[in-house]
Amino acid sequence: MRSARTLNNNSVRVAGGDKGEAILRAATRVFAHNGYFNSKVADIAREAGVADGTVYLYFKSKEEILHSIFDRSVDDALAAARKQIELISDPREKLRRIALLHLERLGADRDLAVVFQVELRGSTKFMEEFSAAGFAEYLSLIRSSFEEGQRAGMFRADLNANVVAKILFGALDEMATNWILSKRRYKLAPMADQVLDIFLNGVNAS
Amino acid sequence: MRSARTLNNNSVRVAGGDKGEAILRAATRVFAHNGYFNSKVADIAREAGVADGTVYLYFKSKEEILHSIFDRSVDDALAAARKQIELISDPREKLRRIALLHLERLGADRDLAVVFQVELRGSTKFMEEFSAAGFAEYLSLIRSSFEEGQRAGMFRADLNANVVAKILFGALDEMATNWILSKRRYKLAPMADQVLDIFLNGVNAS
Amino acid sequence: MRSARTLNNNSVRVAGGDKGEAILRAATRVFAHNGYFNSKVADIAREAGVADGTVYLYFKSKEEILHSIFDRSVDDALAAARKQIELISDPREKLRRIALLHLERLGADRDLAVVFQVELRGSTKFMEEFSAAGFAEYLSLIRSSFEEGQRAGMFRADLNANVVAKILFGALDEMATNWILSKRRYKLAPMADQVLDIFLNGVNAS
Amino acid sequence: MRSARTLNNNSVRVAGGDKGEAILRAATRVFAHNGYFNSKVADIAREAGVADGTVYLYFKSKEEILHSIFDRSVDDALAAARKQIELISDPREKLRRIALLHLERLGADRDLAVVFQVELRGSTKFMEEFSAAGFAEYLSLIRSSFEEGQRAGMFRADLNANVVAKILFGALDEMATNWILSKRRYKLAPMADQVLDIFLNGVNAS
DNA sequence: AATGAATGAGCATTCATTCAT
DNA sequence: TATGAATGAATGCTCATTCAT
Repeated sequence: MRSARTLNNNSVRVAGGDKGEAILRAATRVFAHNGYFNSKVADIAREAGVADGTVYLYFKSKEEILHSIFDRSVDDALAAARKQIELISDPREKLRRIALLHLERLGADRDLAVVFQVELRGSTKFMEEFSAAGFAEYLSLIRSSFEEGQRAGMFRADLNANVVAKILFGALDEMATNWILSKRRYKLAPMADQVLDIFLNGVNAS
Repeated sequence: MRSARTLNNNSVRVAGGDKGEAILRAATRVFAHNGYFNSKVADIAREAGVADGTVYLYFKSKEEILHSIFDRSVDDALAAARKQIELISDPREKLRRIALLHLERLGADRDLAVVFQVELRGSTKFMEEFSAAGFAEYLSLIRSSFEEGQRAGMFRADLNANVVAKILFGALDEMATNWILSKRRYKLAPMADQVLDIFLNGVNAS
Repeated sequence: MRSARTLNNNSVRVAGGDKGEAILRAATRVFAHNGYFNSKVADIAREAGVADGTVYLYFKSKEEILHSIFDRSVDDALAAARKQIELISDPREKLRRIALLHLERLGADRDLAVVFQVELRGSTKFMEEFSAAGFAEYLSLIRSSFEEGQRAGMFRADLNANVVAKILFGALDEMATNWILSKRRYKLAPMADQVLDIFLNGVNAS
Repeated sequence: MRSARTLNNNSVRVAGGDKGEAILRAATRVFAHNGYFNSKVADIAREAGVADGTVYLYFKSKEEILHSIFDRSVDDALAAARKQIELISDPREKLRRIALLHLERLGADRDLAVVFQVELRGSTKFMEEFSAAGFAEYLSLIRSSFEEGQRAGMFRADLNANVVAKILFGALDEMATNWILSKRRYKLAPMADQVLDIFLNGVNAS
């Protein structure tokens, strides 16, 4: 966890990671409000309270900032999810915790959620890396939990765990995207239960 | 059908619709290969075999081209879906047809699928309109079919039809995105059955 | 000559070469006054009376403009020199004409001369290409004329024609550079005679 | 000699002159390899083994470094040349020594030669100062020696000593530039004899 | 309708220089 | 003296859009 966080911060030169951290937060805000392509590096710098050039002491390019936001968040989310489920033995409960955490995290930081649900999707190039990196691990976390349940006889053995994982992820992802785009303000996290309800019912063995 | 062709005409200004059509097809190809932001209007013009300026006789801007691709496809898809289900009475079967058609259409035109699953997601602005326009109608089609099933007592009455529709859409959407990004070449349409299997099982009344 | 000029103009798209020509002239003026590195493309555009972007319709980069100035001038100079000496049989007179033409051309266009004597010398990279391209041909013209004289017994046979050519070129080049840098205004072309006087006396056979 | 070392000290502020000296040497290397405009102060600092800021404790600006390289070298060269010829009385021999020393010094340090023959030529501004400062003195040294010869009746009295000096310098300068740019590796100093041979023959009184 | 030459606003990035430590 | 993190001014180039033909 903490180590995951630290390892990931290879762009941040200072111990405290103060400036780099501030730039990342500023960028998340700016990207969320203007979109990645309409955001100027100068906007990020101003928002972070540093000079334009300073941004480049911490990140190699505007694109690297976007990647760093993703990397850091996925790493954090993975670490948090792993920590949550390591003490749980019931696969159903594991999936429930993963789903809940997923929506809780996005629901807690709307700007980050916008970047995740919208800005990060806009390039095949990134989507491919995205798919190859942390996302694969995340899907894998869901799949393993499901497979445990299959081995325990609680989930239907005839289902392809890979596909099942994508279905759950896709449903949660859609909840998040809809929440972002909705004019109405509602809590995102509670949606996890509705998704899980149908999902678990659908994959139940009996 | 006719209605589809008619809906379609609001992007294409010319009687023959030939050039406008060609530009749209060219743009789909170009966007799919280079991404929206990296595609130049000049690229589209060359691919369509017309001069740069000609593009602007058919579309107001580069962005309008993207929107037109979306509009036309959603209109087509909606029309096709409506036609398919109007003769079916079983709600379960309706949902199955919708899902199958969804993946069949995307699976039949990879370039269009890339534009839909990736390029169209990259801007909050577009996503909002997207959500407001055809997409809402599409979700509504799913929701109505589900509600019919609820009224008929075949689907659980305790479920929020709106959320259920999003879950199904999200799952299908994820199948499509994964298919796009996957290195392996497989058929997309058959995934519909696996999704439906779990979904229907999950929402079944009994 | 004219053909040399035409062949060389591969950057200029229009038949008349009007705009491209104007940009080249403007660039020569601007480079001569501010130096290559301190000249902005915008300055050149303004001086040429075109928009910034137009410059890039005719030249790939700022650097290509500098190269084009060089290429065009060397081609012109070579063609002119060849034409002048083709009807002359006396090697001494050939060398005299080459030298005179050399200083006449530079003396006739101070801006061009500044670009040639100063701006073009500032990069090893360019100097290497410079040396490899037109310049080599120019030196070769001098050398051949000298060798003719050697064969005719009028120039010392013990001299290395290559070195001799460089000596003459170097002396003329220095005249040009000094003329550029001098505060006093004097005619450059007449210097050719003083150089030739010593040079021919130095290489004379008798 | 002492005078050389003293002249040198106006660039180097420190007593030991160690760091300033190291920076100058590093800069010569860096400029020679990347060109003045492509060389970063940070490159020089790294090459010299000091921090970026330290460079500014010894030199006011990047440009001053270039100037200092020039100043130091010209001062050294002038001192060396003066010392060599002060004991010689024959004007022909004086010129021969000056020419030989000129090419020996450049031939002994290729990096310095590159800076002298290429990098220092790239700006009118510098060329003007260059012309005004040490270079004028250097030319003057040649001219005086030639005038001595004229007074002694060994050199043609009809020649303009100023022009003659430039011719000799120009010829030597061209030898040096060609040597820099040549792919073939040969000794530069021996070229002095070939130049002198023609030159002296050309200016001889008889 | 069609062309494509011309436009010019827009922006990521670099790097010489400073200054607090 | 020495450091090196921080600064911010400066600019070549791209490309969506226009418009005279």
